[in-house]
Amino acid sequence: MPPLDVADLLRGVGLRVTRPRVAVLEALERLPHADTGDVIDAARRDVPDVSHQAVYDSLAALTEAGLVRRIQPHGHTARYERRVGDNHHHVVCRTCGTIADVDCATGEAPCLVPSQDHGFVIDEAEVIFWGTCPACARAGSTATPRDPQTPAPA
Amino acid sequence: MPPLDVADLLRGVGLRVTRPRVAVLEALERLPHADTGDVIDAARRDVPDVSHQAVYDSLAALTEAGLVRRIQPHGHTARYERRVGDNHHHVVCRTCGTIADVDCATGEAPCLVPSQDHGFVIDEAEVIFWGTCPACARAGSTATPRDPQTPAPA
DNA sequence: GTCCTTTCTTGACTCGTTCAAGAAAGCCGG
DNA sequence: CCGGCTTTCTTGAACGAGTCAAGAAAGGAC
Repeated sequence: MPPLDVADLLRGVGLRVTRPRVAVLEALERLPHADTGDVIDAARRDVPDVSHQAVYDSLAALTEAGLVRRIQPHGHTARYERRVGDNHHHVVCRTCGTIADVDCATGEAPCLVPSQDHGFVIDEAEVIFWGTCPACARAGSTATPRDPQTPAPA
Repeated sequence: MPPLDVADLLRGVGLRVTRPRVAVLEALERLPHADTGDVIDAARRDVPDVSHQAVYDSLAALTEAGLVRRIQPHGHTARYERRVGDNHHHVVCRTCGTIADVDCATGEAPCLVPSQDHGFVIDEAEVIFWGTCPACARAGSTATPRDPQTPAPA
């Protein structure tokens, strides 16, 4: 894979170019929806001795700069993805936690507008579809659900 | 307030009627969107010596039985509400974590259907609107945001 | 190359949540 | 109304993702 101009991306948003940040961005390029542990492991492929703290800091900086997006479904640790700026949502498997992308359900952003806003200034509508992935559906009840929340159609 | 027939509710879903469970349900009646700590405190108003563990167990049992619903926005501890079965969503303040109810944006359940399902069997579409509540908007930038995630219109 | 600022390393720590073992309470049948 | 079985609660320890803090190292502007 050609070296992504990740450095330019970083400079473009006013962040210093450091090895941990580059490694984190490239890790997310390879692993969409990686959780924090995955990111740490993957970043260490490029920078074997990065501290977990550096990864946390990098993820926070990248998230704040808008280069990555954080997703954190109930009962799962934080996950991150590089796909930002477009308008998409997620399907999450209740059993194994697998995440898949779903294009916006209704068309363009803002795809949803609340029926009442209670005076809030709304800047984002986050949509998570919950269900069972094909693999877990096939495995049936042999798998142990991680999030036993009762399915409440909403 | 007349004693709610919380006991019947519990029996109705096949759960034993215990003092902690009753106290938790009544606490959630008083405090919509209470977090775990609030529930523990509120339950102790009725049952001063309930263990936190009993509250966790009760919340888990009630959630599984469908009597309460768990909400857990990024960066905040789990919250619970009694309003279940109807079709509503939430607005969450990025600054102070306040939650308000919003009736379903599009009408009836299922209010959203994903444009692609990747073979998942979908049972719920969860919608969270992120923004700033009136109080925090007024307070301006003096408050410390708890979730600095960049607003990514989706 | 120098210097200032930001970022990384190291290591301890917090706090929500879970686990485990035994005691207590709910509930069913008689 | 009581025995007995099962579920639930108490107690106390443990877990783990994430955070905090102080000093060392690296980025980048001049």
